[in-house]
Order: sequence, then C-alpha cells, then structure tokens
Amino acid sequence: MISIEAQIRQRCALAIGKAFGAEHAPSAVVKAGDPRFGDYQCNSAMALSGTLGLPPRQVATRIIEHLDLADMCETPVIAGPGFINFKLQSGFVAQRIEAIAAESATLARAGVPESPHRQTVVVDYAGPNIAKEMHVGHLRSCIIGDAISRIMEFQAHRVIRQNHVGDFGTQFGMLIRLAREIQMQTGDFPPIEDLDAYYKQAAQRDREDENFAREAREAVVALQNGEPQAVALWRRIYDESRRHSAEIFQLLGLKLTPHDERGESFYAPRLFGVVEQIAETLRIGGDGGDTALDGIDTTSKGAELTTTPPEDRAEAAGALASPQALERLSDAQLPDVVRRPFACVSAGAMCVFLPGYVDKEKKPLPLIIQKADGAFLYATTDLAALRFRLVEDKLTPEDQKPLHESWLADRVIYTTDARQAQHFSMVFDTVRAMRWHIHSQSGGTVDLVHASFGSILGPDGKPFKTRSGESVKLKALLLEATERAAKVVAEKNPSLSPDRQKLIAAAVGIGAVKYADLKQDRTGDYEFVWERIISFEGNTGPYLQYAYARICSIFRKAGGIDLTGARAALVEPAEQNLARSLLKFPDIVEIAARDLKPHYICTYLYELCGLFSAFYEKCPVLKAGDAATVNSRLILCRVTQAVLKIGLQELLGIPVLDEM
RNA sequence: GCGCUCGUAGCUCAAUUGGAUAGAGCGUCGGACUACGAAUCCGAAGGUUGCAGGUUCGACUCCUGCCGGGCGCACCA
Repeated sequence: MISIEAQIRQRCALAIGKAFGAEHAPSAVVKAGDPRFGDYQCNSAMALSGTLGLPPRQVATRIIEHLDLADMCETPVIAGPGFINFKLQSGFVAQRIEAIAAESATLARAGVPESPHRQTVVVDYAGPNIAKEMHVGHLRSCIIGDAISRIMEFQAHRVIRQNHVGDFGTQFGMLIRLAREIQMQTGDFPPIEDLDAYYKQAAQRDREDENFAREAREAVVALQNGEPQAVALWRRIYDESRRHSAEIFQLLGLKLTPHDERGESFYAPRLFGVVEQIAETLRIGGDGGDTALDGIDTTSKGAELTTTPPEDRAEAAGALASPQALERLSDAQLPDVVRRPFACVSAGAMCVFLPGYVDKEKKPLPLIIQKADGAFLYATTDLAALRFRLVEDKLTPEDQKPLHESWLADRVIYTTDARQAQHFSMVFDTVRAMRWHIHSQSGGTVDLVHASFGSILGPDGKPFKTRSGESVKLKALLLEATERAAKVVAEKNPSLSPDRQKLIAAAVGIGAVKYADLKQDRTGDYEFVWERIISFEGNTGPYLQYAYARICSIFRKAGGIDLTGARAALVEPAEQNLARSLLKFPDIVEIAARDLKPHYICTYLYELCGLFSAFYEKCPVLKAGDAATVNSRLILCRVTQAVLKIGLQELLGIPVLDEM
C-alpha cells in the first residue's frame, strides 16, 4: 500500500508533466501546514512560475486541469500566491481506516509500506569500551542506534547491527598485568564483578608504579602477538565485561545480540594488512612531489575525492614505489596544500593525508593509521571494519556464522557522538580514496553516514557527571529511573500486584529515559534533569504509554468484540481529525528514515495522542448508544492502538503496556 | 588561529529542509471528575526567531559580516 502523500505527489508530478513537460515533473507535495488548508498541499506552482514565466496561480490552474485525484480528494483549491490545497474525501479516509483495521496483517503495519528498493544497511552503534562499566556516554548511541536500525528494519531493509566494542585497547594491558599479579599472589583469578573498581585499581598502579606501567605496555604487545597467557587472561576479563554490557543491553531493550558483536579484537589480525594496503595504494611523493599532487582542486572535503580517476592514482602511485621515496617525503617535504589523498611516513608514523584538513599551524593534518612505535589506533580499526563491511570476503574462519554471505552493504551508518565528526570524515575520505565504497559487481557506491548526536549535559549545562565528578554509570541511572517510576506506579495504581508494579515501573522508567533522548533532534545537546526526564506530563514516554493503556482498557471492557465488516463513520470533528492523522503515519516513518531522525516519530506520536485524547473526551466509545457507532469508534481505537504500538515499541524500542 | 556546530516564549524544545498568521510542553493564571483510566482535557497570557545586511513571489531555514556558547584540531577512543 503506497502512502497517501506519495500517491498525491505522483499524481501531481503526472499532471505537471502533462501540462508543462516531463522535465518539470517533480512535485513538491507536503502535509498541509495548517488544518484549515486541508490535509496536503502542492507547492510546485510558485517554484515553476519563474522557470515557465507564468503567474503562479495560472500555473496552479493548469496543474489542476491535468490532475486526476477525484478518487481521493475533494476539488483542489488554489490559495494564496499559488498553493494547491487538497482535502481528503471523508469517505476515502473512512475506507482507508477500514482497510487497515480489516485484518491483523494490515494492522501490523498500520499502512506503512515496505521500501520498494531494499538495501543492506550496516548500523554501527553502542560500541562500549568494555574495560570499564558502561556509563551515560554510551546511552545515546545505544538508544538512537537501536531506533534507527528498528526503523530501517521495519521498512524491510536488511539491517546488520554492529557492536564495535573496544575490547583490545591499551587499557587491557593494565588489566591483564593486574590480573597476573593477583593470580600469582592468591592463585585465583581476581574477582572483577565490580569492573570499575578493578579498572581504577589497575589505573592507579599504572600511574604510580613504573614497572607496572612498563609491564602493562608489554602485556598489550603480548596480547596483540597472541601470547597464550595474555590471551587467556584477556579472555577472562572480556567474558566478565561482556556479561555486564549484555545486562545493560537487556535492560535497555536493545536488539543487539552477541552475534552482532565484532570488536577491536576481531579486527586485530587485519590491522597490519590494512595499513600495508593503504600505504601501498596511496603511496606517492618525493620526485613526483607537488607536481603529482597538483591538478585537482579539492577545497571541499570528501566528496571531491570520488572524482579522481583511478588511472591517475595508479600512475602517481607507481611513480614512486621504493621505501626510500616514502621516507624522502617525510615532514619538511610535505606539501603546503594537500590536493589529493596520499599515504606516507611522517614523524615515524604512517599517515594518510587528505585534502581539506589542516592543523593549528595550517599544516596538513594526517589521519594516523600506525603510530611511530608500531601500534595501531582506532582509525586503523575503523578502516579495517569498513573494509570488512564493504569489500572483504566474509568467509573467514571467525565469521562463518551467522553472516557468512557477503554483506554488500549499501549504507553504513555510524551512530556516535558529534565530537568524532572529523575523525569519521577523514576515515570515510580514506575509504573513498581506496575506492572500497564502490560495489565490485554493480559499480554503485556505498553511502557512508555519520549519524552524529550531541552530548548529555548535567543541570549545570556541563557534561553530565556525578557530584564527585565521575561519569554516571548506566546501571545506576536505569535503576534510578525504575525506582522513580515505581513510586508513581504505586501511588497511581496500588491495586496492581507487586510483581506487576515492578514490571511496569521498569518499562515506564526506562521508557521515559529513552523517549526523552529520542524526542529531541539528535544533533543537539540536551540537559539530563531527572524532574524533566521522568516527568509524566506533556511530551513524555509515560504520557504515550498511558494513552496506549487507556485504549487497551477500552478493549478489555468491550470483551471479545468482532469488528469484521464494521464501518468507520467519522461524523464528529474529533473522529475526522484522529483518522486523518492516523493516515499520515507512513509518511512520518518515511521522513524519519530518510533523515535518520527518530524525533519526527516522537513528535507525531505525541500529537496523535493529543488527538486521541480529544476524541476520547468528546466521543464515548462503548457508551455511544447504537452498535454501529460503537464499532466505528472501536475501529479508530484499534488503528490508534496499532500505530502507537508500532511507533513506540517497534520503531523506537519503548515498551507499551496494557495497563499501568 | 582554522574548522564544525548551536543561538526560537521566563525554562526545555518543535517547525515536514525555502512555504501561508513561527507551534508544543513545563511554569503562571482560570476552568472540567455520579460518563469507557484526571498519569487526562479545555481556555488565557507569553515572540523584532542573537544583531546587521543580502538573495526572491516568500527566509527560523540559503549567502556575507559581526556578537555569544559548545566541540574538534599529530600518534587516546
């Protein structure tokens, strides 16, 4: 079932094509800005009047002459400078509502179509560093990433969730070193249920004890070289840490599974090869020098790179293949302006230089992919991960299940905080320079997206910390949310059993935290103030859950009513408003997916609940009197219930409750 | 210094990406429970969209310059 807005857009495009030629066809159809103007509006006439040299209202008239919408809308009206306003026919609205409510299969999608062009989408989110307990810094990536993958999945895209955990970094050296010491003293593996305390102890020793610090660094090397004892200790710490993060994921209701986890350790064996390949492919410099780098103006970042013909690059790379040539380019001979991507050793580190990036002294800023001491960094891991996701044969020993087939990603979405924007920009540019984003078969390009988000701030407007200045642990935060919700549940609905109350408190409390995060445009910062987060009034999670629970309550009272063949009458304005809003749900999902902005869905659901409340106040359902009206209103309840359930639970990952 | 980002009602945020008279919630004030759940609803007050220009039928949105906040900028992630 195609969405109504899309349908009107298509018909308008058709009419514009007929009236003025296909080259003018794209039509600007959006939902009406004001209910007075109807349900949808076409803004094409004004835009077209310039290119056509006709008055906009005349253009609008011509469009309407060729427009065939008699099966859906009342006669279109031209208004203002040249808006064409559409109002859906009452009968059409009723018919669509009936069609959605008709059977469980249609109800389960509430009119949301599957995407006509299914894509394979990798969503990289959560990604905690598992040497420490998860804290608020991980919250947004978890919540937003999960919502984005749910939305895309509901559109029938093939979503591959990836939890890129930090499980192989330098901190593990300390942890291994400390574990080894405790094991030697006590004969036992250290108890690390309290991961943070253990981490702190190791960090303190690392600061204060030179020998410890040195041995910790050695432990990292041993780990990376696969030395059995180090690996065994790492494995123990890793398992314990993962138990912790799995618990948090479960509390948050994330759809991530252990199968979705490929962390730094997974890519560790690939790092050397990745650096080698990049250094080889992007090698350039020395004799070729600036001449070879000239000729391509890349004032803007990234996008320009794809225009570099591969032959050019190969030629440039081939011009200087010797290690000596690489060395010659170091430092002093770096060009002032980088005009094309290239790799070379600078100050002992293997670097990729890309157009458009400069440091404080306006000198070219590198993406370092291997440190002077030979160690790899997160840029290396990210590049290895992207190569794995885009071009690597997935039939590797570690990864035979469950995704043994080639992923052939069409999009890779990173849900990480905005401070990493430059990092990802450089990593993506490097991938493009390597042409890993070109599908080997189709020749199409992969969309690399950083779906960034702002910081969570404390009430003081500074980064959210505890009073003692430590990061707030996620487990404690979710526990507090649940406790605060429990108080309200006990007060509002004391008749529920304690077990039931506990369950509801968790869904309400954690749902409130998730909703508070999702309802805001992800690109901005927001303040975490408990009173606001856990408030049950206004645009909040509990408000929406409450609306859902009230609908469920109606159906409980109604008993086993059969709505087969029932008609939607829609006589009251409140019924009309609710029904028309329900039909807009598919378009909201569409734009939320297009922009990767879950808050569009939040805003919509909140407004829908407002309309439902108005309907609920003015239109008695079960006490309506005649059976036809009861059934008609029950259909509206049924579809509203479905939209809320899909929106909250399936798309946003916020649980709905039959009662609360 | 360079780059990114934000600045909208007292407070917290929207505004379908260039559309019509800039909308909500909280707070304030005033109303509605012998009607399906009052965790609700209805009403009122509250604005020179940081400032100044520009682009055009039309600007919170785009371009330029200021002012103010946040973040990033060579071997941490």
